Amino acid sequence: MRTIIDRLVTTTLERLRRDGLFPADTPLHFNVERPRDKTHGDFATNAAMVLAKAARIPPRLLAEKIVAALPADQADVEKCEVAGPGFINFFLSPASLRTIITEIQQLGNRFGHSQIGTGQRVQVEFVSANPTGPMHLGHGRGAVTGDVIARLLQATGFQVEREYYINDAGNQTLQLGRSVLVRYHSLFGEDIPLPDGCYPGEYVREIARALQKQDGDRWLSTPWTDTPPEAVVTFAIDQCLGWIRDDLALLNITFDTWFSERSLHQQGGIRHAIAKLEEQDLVYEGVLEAPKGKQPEEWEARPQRLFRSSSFGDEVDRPLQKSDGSYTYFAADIAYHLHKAERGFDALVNIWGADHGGYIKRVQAALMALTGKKGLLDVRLVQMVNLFRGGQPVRMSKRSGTFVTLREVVEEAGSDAVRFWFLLRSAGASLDFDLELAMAKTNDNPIFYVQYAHARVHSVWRRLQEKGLAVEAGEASNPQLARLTEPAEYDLMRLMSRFPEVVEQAALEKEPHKVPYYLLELAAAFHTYYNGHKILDEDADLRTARLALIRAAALVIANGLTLLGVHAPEQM
RNA sequence: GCGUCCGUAGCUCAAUAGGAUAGAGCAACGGCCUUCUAAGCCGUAGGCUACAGGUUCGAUUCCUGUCGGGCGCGCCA
Repeated sequence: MRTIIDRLVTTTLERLRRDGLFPADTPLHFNVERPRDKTHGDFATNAAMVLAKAARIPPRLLAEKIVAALPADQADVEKCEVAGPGFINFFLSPASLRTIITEIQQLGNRFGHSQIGTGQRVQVEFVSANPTGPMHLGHGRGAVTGDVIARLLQATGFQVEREYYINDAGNQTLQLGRSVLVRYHSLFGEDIPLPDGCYPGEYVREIARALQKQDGDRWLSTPWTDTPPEAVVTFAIDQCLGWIRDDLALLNITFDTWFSERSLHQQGGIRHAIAKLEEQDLVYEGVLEAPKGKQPEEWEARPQRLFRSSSFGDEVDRPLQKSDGSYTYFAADIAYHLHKAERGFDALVNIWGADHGGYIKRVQAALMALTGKKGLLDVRLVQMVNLFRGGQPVRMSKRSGTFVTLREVVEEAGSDAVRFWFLLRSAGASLDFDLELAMAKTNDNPIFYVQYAHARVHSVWRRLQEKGLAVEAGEASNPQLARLTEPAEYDLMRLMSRFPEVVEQAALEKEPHKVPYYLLELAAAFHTYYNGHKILDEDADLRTARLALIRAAALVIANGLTLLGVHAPEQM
């Protein structure tokens, strides 16, 4: 629909340009947008305001000229008028508005999908929680956000690959192995206080018990003070990954690729990446200065191997190797992202926790240096989640053991509620999740509001069948649809026709929260309509038309919820 | 100190790539069920968009600065 207006304006402007209203080299850039206020029509363009300077006449006057030059025989446009500082507002004809119902009928669950991303491969990397323990709420939010961004990109035609990066090579995995070994020894009667840096959670004992079950006393001869054996470390990681997989499955989230950092080391990926940087003379031995604000006493200058990230937009150069010669996490990250780039993706999307925000510039710098492409990697930060119950904050602390896991919350509130709530804020804003509210069956719980709208439509449908009228309620004909003339009916049609635009925008901007907000709007419009109008009217044609309208609405709601990974129940 | 995200109604948050008179929900107040699910609807009230400048036809949105908050800041991941 939007493209119709767009083309209309473009052709008109081109003609005016040929007629000499503006110089022949004037670029015809303008917007066609949905006005916020519906008294401003269905679409508006700012063309006259943008081009007024080139035409050397006031915006409103230019707008008049454009309107006068529009072709008169437009079936879709009922009227257009000049308003405000020079907007041209287009009002669609009723017949044009009604076509959305037929379109939705025909497209079914494909309505809202588009092809704008066709031919482009995008990788979305998300969650990537360290496999050293259970997932918490923040991981869950990142998981849902990444999952829905992936779904949105798929719906808009992108070829999407979902990837989980497993940090199975770092120091913290050794700590996990050591923690398990300590607990394992405890199982055989040794009383060992938990050493510094070890993981205190009960789950560590669980891993130890599983290890005992599998290997018996095989590791008893290994002192817990030693570097933990690789088999123990791997065992522990696999246990944790199993839990993570289970937790994600509860949220209906799966991945195409589980990428192991360890495999990157084994394949020499890090040496490969550093060598590529060295080829460009971007690596050097140097000493970093103490950051401003840091006390000099706390700072000991050390020579390190550094990457010239400051040449690519980072504040300072960053270390690739520790003083003991081993690689930093950053070095592995460079290698990983180079590996991604070498796999030929057209775009990379990372979902990170907000505490990793400081790493965006350096990774982008490395990618720019290695690929020469500037905007290859887009990192979306997800802010933290605060857990509440009935308005009271749930205190969480790893040490005190009052740590609430993602699993506990999903099991209590359900996947639908958790997903919807996580998506109800823009990712950049921190989020309060109230267990009581998320499960409440009241109208202050948005998910019930939306699902209820969907269920209501199906309720009407069931009622229809009880009355034995189902047969006549197939697809509505155009003359029947023409019976839809109520303002509330046009409101619904307008809203529904916006759905593909919402999906497209949410996908391109990677802002999933726009979808639930849209669905709330659509549900509200439906509830208003439902309350004020009888669907199962005595008049068969009107009844058929209204049924077609609300079934279309239900379909759009269902499509939207599907994009969010949330169920659309037919009965509540 | 530097970087980064944020600051919008009493509360929680939106605001379509810079658009017109900044919108919802909750809380408050007043209405609507002999009718398809009242888990709903309608109405009233609530604002110097933290503050000060700048860019332009036009700023909640972009730039600079100030204030206030979250996160981060050489070998942890």
